[in-house]
Amino acid sequence: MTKQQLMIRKLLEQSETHPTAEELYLEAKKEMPNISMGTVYRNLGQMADEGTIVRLHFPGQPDHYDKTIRPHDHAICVKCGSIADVELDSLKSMIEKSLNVGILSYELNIQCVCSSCQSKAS
Amino acid sequence: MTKQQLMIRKLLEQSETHPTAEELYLEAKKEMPNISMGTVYRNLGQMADEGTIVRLHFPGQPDHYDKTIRPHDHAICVKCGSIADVELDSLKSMIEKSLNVGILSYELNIQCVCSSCQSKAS
DNA sequence: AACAGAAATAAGAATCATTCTTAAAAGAGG
DNA sequence: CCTCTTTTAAGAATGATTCTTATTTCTGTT
Repeated sequence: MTKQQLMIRKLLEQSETHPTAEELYLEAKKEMPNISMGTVYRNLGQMADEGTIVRLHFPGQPDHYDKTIRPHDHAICVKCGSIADVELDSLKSMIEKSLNVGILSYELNIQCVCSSCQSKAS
Repeated sequence: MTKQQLMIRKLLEQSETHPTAEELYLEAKKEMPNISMGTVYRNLGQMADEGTIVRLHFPGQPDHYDKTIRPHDHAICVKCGSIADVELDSLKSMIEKSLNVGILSYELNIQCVCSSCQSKAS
């Protein structure tokens, strides 16, 4: 647990969104001007492998990172690109029951129009 | 609908798996030796945009393409990497009911151990 | 405090999938 | 055939991510 990792972790913790490695890098640079992209990627990857943070994959976009490790899903707005956490209780067991097979994990990404864009729509 | 596109479509149609652009390119090259990667990518992208094929995203892997456009989900084996189609009826409406919001689409990828690897396991 | 060995870093080169550019080829219509 | 449009092949360019390597930081030991 180096100070670089501590800082990256702190920045992710403070973030209200689901930042990308680059966004975290730019933030980190403000407090530690000569931190490198490689360090950010390496530490994010390591923490994701440990399971202390979560890496999210969205089509055609750089990966995003999530401080919330409790299993949950994500809804991405097709208009503004904002990503919202979504709680779908018992989805895992529902899937397992449907398939009749144990699953290790799953990733569910929902495409929708967020309420903010919905109200703006003409 | 050019002959290149027709061929790419045919190869995907014939495939029993969920090939990547590169795999399709290598196949296509056998019958049309001077087809280019760019053409394969462009046509796959175009067909995916039209909705006549489906583009699939898996973490840390090149995109895969699916001839089956009927909405369905995928289970990827963490041991061998094989990708299986999975039918989870009414998942969309279930999600919509849970969230109380209309959704445009979703992508669900399940991580599991396929039955083949399961039986091989020590 | 000084040193040796181990682990993590910064910097940037390398990689890989994908997209873009451009000049040439193929197609369509008159 | 001749022009106009579309698509292609080839490869350069891009963008996210990983890898390499020399340097720095850390840890434990004397």
